[in-house]
Amino acid sequence: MELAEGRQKFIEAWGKLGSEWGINRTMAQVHALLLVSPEALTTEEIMAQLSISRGNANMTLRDLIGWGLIEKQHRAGERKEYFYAEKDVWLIARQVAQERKKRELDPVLKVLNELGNVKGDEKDPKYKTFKKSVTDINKLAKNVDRTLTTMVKAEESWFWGSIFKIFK
Amino acid sequence: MELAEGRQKFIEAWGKLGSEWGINRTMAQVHALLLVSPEALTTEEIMAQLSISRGNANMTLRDLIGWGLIEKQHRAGERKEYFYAEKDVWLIARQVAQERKKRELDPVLKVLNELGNVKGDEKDPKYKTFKKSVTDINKLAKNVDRTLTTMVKAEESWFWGSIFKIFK
DNA sequence: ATAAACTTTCAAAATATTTTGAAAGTTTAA
DNA sequence: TTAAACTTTCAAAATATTTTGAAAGTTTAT
Repeated sequence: MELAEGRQKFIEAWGKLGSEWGINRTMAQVHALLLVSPEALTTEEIMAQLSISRGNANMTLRDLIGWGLIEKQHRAGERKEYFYAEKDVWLIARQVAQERKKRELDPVLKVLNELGNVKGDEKDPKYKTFKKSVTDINKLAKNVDRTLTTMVKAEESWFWGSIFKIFK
Repeated sequence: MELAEGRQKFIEAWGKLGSEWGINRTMAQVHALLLVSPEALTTEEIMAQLSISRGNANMTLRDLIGWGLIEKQHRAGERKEYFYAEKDVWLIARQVAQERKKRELDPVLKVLNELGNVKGDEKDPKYKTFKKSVTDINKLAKNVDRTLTTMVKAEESWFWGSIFKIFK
């Protein structure tokens, strides 16, 4: 397979995976494009390569910066802004884990904790089932939370090394 | 907080989390409703409790069965079908992990492996950057894959126990 | 101060996803 | 049979999300 075709396939696959996991397809594609670009790109280049509008490119790039996945670069003597993606995949994974934890898991944990205070009759099957499901999900979510927190702080080789030492 | 309010909050929170993670909001809500229901429910009851149409309920319930999260139950002398949710949260988590791995991660791993065969000039920065990103993502994805495979086979207490023994 | 170069905004349009509900299909009891 | 009870289907409608692009805004050089 040729490089150009490979790049295209990569961008498509990344976009598809993103959309299946609740991340805007275009955002994932712009990120993929920057990941395979050795040099920083301008908005114009990104628009052209992915056939997207200026507005879409601008918003998407802003979001990616908000996720901590890309950065703006300036070049001496030039007005244009260039965008460059962090290439360290473990750093990217940790960044995504951290952001999603903050935006999505933490709010749910908050609700689950509140739901621990729901009062009711211990004899009532409805109450018992509610309690059990909420408590069990809360425990699971806390374990996931704790693991993500560890991951976000960890070195890649240490993290996987530790995991596979046990999961051999 | 009262039970009725708690149930409502739980269903909403679960629906929101689902939609953020690429799972249809209604599907997550129906699942949440069944999770807090001690008894199996009929389509009619689910339609009423969540104010959704018959068609929507039917499709959603079919999907949930496809995910292995609920089952149909029949009662002697009754024509109606009842739906009951598995309540073991660890089993649910493993089931979801297994399905999403199969539907989403495995296809991407296949593409990433194919992209390992892309030919090019080792001196070309474009080629080098492409190779590095694809290779690194592939390694990460394989580690995730391996961890999920272990998780899907594991007992809950063993799994978390092992993780936290190291991540203390 | 002006204007060219560039970026941002956001209402409207396009697209994608979800939901509806009536009709068609199926099963069971009599 | 037949008809009541129940389930499934799917085209159309509703809703939600994404994208567009022209206008407004900003920055810089002169």
